[in-house]
Amino acid sequence: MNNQEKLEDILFYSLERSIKSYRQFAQQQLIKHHFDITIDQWLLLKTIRDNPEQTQQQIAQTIFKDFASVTRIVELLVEKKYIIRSQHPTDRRRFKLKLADSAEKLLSIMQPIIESNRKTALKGISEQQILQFQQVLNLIYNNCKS
Amino acid sequence: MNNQEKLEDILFYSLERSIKSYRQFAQQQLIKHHFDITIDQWLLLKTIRDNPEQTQQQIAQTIFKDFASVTRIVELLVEKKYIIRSQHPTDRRRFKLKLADSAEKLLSIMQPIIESNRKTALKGISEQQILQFQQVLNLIYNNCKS
DNA sequence: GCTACTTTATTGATATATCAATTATATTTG
DNA sequence: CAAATATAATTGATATATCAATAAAGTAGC
Repeated sequence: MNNQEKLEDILFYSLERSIKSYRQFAQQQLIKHHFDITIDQWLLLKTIRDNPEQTQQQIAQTIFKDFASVTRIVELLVEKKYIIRSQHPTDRRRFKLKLADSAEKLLSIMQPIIESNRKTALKGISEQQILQFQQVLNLIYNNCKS
Repeated sequence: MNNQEKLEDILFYSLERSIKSYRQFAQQQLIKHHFDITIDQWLLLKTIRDNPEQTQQQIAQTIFKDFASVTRIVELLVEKKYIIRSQHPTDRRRFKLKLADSAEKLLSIMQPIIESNRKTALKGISEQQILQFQQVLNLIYNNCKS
């Protein structure tokens, strides 16, 4: 009668634990350097810079978030004046989202910190291990996506 | 002037993507089988069953959640009558948390679904790959934990 | 036994996740 | 063209994450 599996043996428990510790660590680094945005807000800014023509729904797909979350994160970034939101020229349902200069600058000065965070998190892990790790991640993703 | 790294190349992007697709898949399976709790609520019930003597703070550490989140999840589970909360016999700051019979039963009937979810998510991934994967997860965790 | 400190839990505020419902606009189709 | 359908975004409700402040009870040192 032992269905009392141990948490530590559960792969997805380790997965949650690792991603959470990374997120906390990375967010703390941002705070320590006095950046006034969250990791998620950073990701959204980056996505808009990479491809300013996306609809919010496309952005949501790209950064793997809900439409509603994107709406709210955009809202916050418009308030913080990192995003300029204007009417889309041809489709009145949409908005044109553009990074403000302040956001371009912010992304630039954040970049070294972001890279250093990743480096710290992956310390002692070989290229080879990382490649295999990423393969497994992709397999899991493909097994679970709807 | 190319600091426009591609999202798909970022390991932690893949990590987020995989864990989110797994969580969504697993939660959908619970809904499909008409279970009325979330994955997180399940995890908390399981932890209490494994070790009923834990304080809420210890539970939080175990399942890698914030104290405040544990308070609120416990609240919901008490409302749903899956947890019986009573005064701790010797320490009046604490509560004694006990699974209701209904929760024991729920955990039992959920177990096969949970296991099948994991199996689906890990389909086509060898034991060997999983072990190495878990090693990398632990390295990341240790690199990031404070 | 009093004071300072620590521990346990709750609460409030804000950010994000998810689902469902709604609004406005565009597109398709008969 | 009008009606049906699809798309883009928002909003509301509930769950969870995080930080800070608070309250209550326990413990240690004097």
